[in-house]
Amino acid sequence: MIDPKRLRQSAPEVARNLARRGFEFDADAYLALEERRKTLQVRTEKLRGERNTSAKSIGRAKARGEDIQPLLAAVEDLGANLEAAEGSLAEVQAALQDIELGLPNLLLDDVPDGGDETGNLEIRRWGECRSFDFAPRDHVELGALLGMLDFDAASRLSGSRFAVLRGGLARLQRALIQFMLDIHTAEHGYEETYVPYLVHSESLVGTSQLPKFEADLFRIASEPPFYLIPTAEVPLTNLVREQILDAEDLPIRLAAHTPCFRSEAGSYGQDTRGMIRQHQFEKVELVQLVTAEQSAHALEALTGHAETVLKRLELPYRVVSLCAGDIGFGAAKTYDLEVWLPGQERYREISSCSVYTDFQARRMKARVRNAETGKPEFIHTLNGSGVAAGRALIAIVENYQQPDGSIQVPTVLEPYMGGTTVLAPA
RNA sequence: GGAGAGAUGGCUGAGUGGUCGAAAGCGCUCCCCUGCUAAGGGAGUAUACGUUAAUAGCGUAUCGAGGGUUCGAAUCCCUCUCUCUCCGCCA
Repeated sequence: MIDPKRLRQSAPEVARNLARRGFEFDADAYLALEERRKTLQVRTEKLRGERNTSAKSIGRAKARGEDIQPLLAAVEDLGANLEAAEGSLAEVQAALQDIELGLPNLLLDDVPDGGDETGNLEIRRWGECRSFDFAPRDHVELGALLGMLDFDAASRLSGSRFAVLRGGLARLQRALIQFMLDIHTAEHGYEETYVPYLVHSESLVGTSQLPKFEADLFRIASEPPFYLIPTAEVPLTNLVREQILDAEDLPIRLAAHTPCFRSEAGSYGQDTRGMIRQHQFEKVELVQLVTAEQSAHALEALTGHAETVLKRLELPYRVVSLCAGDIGFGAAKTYDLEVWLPGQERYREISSCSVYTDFQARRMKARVRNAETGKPEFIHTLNGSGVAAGRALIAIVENYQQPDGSIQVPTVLEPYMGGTTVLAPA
């Protein structure tokens, strides 16, 4: 949520910023509604004040044993007036909140211009893309050859956009997850965290998946409904919802491995081959909860933490800064890590690292007490994949393939593979 | 799933219709006193919103959440959530 004060005081400037995303903010309509809110609120609070004053004097009169009938008659229609005023105020407030929850975050100044992913700005590349002296296969072919990646079985169980991993490949995914968590906890200062995979709607409003993107989520038909988490960002970030933290508690760094569930509504026809885009996938997520002063640096650091994983795995990748038109709803700035996939001969997203400034904190009411002023201030939140395990698995399979279709296990994962150094067809 | 108890400020804990945003204690902050230490005295100590130049005043809201009764609700009624205890079941 954008600071309502800022919306009020500099609506045109906000509209210009959001226009960079291609989002149209009708500042005049908002300000008109806001003006109406102010009038109604002043009126309502004045009426409430009158009611409180007279209720007190009635109480006092009664205590003195006086006749309170005349006093009761004097406040006769106060109640009805107040009720009407409260009703109109609630309506306007709800309308304002709808608008506010639907506004994307303000972009940081250094977010590049652009309307879609072609506007994204490459920041750096790392690693050599391996040159093959044979025709490289993609992960679907390799998985089938190994007998360890079974989409037919998955579709019999659950339909499309699911995968069944077997044997060495299933273990390789587990190894990857362990490896990533070990790096982040032992070297990058994150606390390993286990969290619920089902959350209620308030949490999703907090991290800004709701109310706007309900179609992307799986909802459990309970009362009230649960949602399957689309990313561990949701439970990890919401850990501090409605909290006022001490300044010395920050920064908080949290890491978790969870499955992620996405309905992928509207992605028909995209990435239908293979396990690039699934309803269910495994991910190690990094979340940082920081002060406003720490947040710019924290984004660079967090991105670096995700990069470390790819470097250790010796997977070539590049870092791109998402442009205004491609950046997510709640993010103020995002770096995507894209890993090289020989099977597709292109870089594909494997991690997305974002700073949300106070956008999520405001929705969650997550604050920190300023050490000097003693006043609560909204924290800044960041998150990034560190990294997506399913896509990392694909990247390893495709980058480490041998002419005979076997897969060499990356050196750093060997300790997690129980002595297996090569995945070979049975 | 069944039965019962509970939810009040940073913490403990009073408060069953009327100057209650809330006693008291603890903690914390500032000041005073005290030749060290210990003790003592005084003042202050929630959050959000509105108004405002203002982190000054003033107003409004908040005693788990939502609704109701009433001139007036922490207090009465209804619904829900959560916590605890016991029973059952279970990985």
